[in-house]
Amino acid sequence: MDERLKKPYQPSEHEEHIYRLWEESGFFQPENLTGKREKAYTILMPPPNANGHLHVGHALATTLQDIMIRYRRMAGDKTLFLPGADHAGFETQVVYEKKIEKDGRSRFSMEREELYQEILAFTNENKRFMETEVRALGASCDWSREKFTLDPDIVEVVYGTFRKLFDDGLVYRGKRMVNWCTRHQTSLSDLETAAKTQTDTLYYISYGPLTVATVRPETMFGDVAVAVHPEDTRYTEFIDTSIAVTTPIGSMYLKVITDEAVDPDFGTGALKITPAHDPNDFEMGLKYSLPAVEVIDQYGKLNERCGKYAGMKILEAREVVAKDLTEMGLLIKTESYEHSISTCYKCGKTLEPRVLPQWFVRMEPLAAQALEAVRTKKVTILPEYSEKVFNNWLYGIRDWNISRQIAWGIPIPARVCGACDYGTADITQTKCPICGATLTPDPDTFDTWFSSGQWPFATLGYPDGEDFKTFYPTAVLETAYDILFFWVARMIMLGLYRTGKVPFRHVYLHGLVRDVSRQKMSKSKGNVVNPIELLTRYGTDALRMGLIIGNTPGADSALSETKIKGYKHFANKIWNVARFVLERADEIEFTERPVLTEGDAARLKEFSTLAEDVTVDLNEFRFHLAGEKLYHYFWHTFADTIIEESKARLKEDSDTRQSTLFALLSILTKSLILLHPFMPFITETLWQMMPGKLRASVGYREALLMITPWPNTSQSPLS
RNA sequence: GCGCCUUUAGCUCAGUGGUAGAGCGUUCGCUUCACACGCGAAAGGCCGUAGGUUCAAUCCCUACAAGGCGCACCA
Repeated sequence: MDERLKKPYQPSEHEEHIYRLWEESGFFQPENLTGKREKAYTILMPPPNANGHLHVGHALATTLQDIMIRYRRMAGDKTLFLPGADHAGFETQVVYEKKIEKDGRSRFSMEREELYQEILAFTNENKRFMETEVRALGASCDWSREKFTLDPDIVEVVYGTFRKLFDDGLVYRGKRMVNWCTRHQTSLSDLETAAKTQTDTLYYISYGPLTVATVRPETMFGDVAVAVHPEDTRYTEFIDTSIAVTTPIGSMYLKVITDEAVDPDFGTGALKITPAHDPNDFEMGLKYSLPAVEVIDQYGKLNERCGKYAGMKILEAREVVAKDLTEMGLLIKTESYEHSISTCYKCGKTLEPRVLPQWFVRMEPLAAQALEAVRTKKVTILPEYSEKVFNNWLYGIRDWNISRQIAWGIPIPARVCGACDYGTADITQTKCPICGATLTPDPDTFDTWFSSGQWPFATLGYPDGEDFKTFYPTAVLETAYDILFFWVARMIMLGLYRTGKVPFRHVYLHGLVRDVSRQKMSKSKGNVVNPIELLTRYGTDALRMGLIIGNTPGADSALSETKIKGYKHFANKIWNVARFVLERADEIEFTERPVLTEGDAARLKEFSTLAEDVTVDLNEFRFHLAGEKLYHYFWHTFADTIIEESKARLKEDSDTRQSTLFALLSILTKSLILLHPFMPFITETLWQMMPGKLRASVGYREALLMITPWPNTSQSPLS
């Protein structure tokens, strides 16, 4: 018996060596797998953002993905687990900006190319950490196929999709209202906003003969009309007339228009229209051909149109304007008003609606296909209720702004006209067909989700790559529920659009791992737990078990170190059971199955039932149950009952002894097999410590547990 | 405003149409020849509230309550 078995299991003494053994075996690569392997089974690792270290959520995700892959590899599929890393555009740029701010630097004083190169170096460094950490988690992924979202072949596919969308009329350049972050100096998609409820002052201001109510008096210099409800009899006499409005910087004439959208019961029923700085007003501006007069600049300051207020920040200007209006006797009254505003999801600053020429994806036709795919079960989503959430979001979705004014990202392959807002994806065009001006390259970059939304087919070498033909569509997309819209929905839409097929058949959404007190982990709270510390302390297998047992799809979990510790004890239990059996190995006389006692036959049968059960659970994504059943069986049936009872039988006659030993060895061996997807390190370590002859005597000749066949059950894996 | 989820042992969470489980914790006893990262035993739950369906509900249905989340361009 291996001397190392005599002391408690020390994960750190084995894990690195075992991972190297797997990696060097070449079996992470599907083409090296032995046997027929007709069915491809692919999981793409959601590429971690290469802007920091892995967090516990990655550990949970990687574990779930690796369990599926290891199970399918053992069950005979041609498995590909493809790793990657994400440049994570805006996210990474924000992280990097914060980092250099600490050194007293700012990205706004840097050349764009300089910034790009610095972030690239930063990202490459983080990517290396991340790769080491993914290995430490035991992920059996094919590193030879690793992809980075900025790899030239990925970018080429993304460009192709953009061009196709443009040619199909599904991408258009529009001068429309977008969410602008005055801090980050870029527009954001609707998803990248966070609604915040706050209480502001509602100002009632004299507008000539009328009174309007607004929370933004500082935008009055951009007003182009006043709108009332068409049936509001209070204002009949003013409809379609011009009214003279006095402002602190002079008079202006505004047309009084009517629109059904005006609520007569809100405020005074008269609404000032500022198309350049309010989404509703912008729509109305389009409807009635009103000009959009910009009075606030990209930094959130009032511009030269605002006379003495020019240069003031919005909030400052609001106060001063209100004060001046009061002095002029134009401020009728104020009210306290609770409403919801859009803020930047990263910095929390109030977003300024701005009218900018940007690229938009026309969502409706894409969404319709995605909805259909889910409705017809071409894609299933777990937890089931998230299909409702998915449908809810896609139904009535608005067009997607994919232009970002940041350096760190994939440049948009388009040429744009500075004079008239024309733009084209035909980069050979040099002259604006509208106004004749010279076209210039679009300085913007893509929303990072536009490119990662193409990850499944881009990584596999669409359209002609062998991998694309073999491994697409992928089997399961496993990720956190909080990126269902950002990523999953976009992948389904763009996958269907570009390839005509769904990118994956099943979506498994795990919940967020929160800290012990159920708080969301975040760097600012300082409660982020490093999974590497945990696996160093308890072993990777214990961490994996601690994360997945009791963890159901979609449900958040509180990180429990005591639970992980419990599974470290379990690992030691496995270790000692193996020791018990292997200590008795020299008493073994059989080289194949001896005649079994009735009891031992029953014990093996009981094990088969467990194997069936666990297989069904794995097929149906019930990893939390499969793991718990294995734990329970191994400890409370195998160790507590079978081994305890075997002690007496091992003192009986030779036939009984051989039968008992066979049952023990057989159950141990098969348990290692079933446990392997969950606890790959200790099971493979023991497999390697077990003499090959012993394994062979219970029917297993494979040198590596990783590719040992899964026990035959009546349950065949779902496709 | 619309929608979704959760409510089970002290804590964190599983689970099933026939009156419940795990990890940790608690109590008692054990250095028993695989394991003290252990063994044996025990305490602890009207399975959120009120109705309904059913022979039978913690599990299905309907309200309600509490907590959480997502979506939402009414100034």
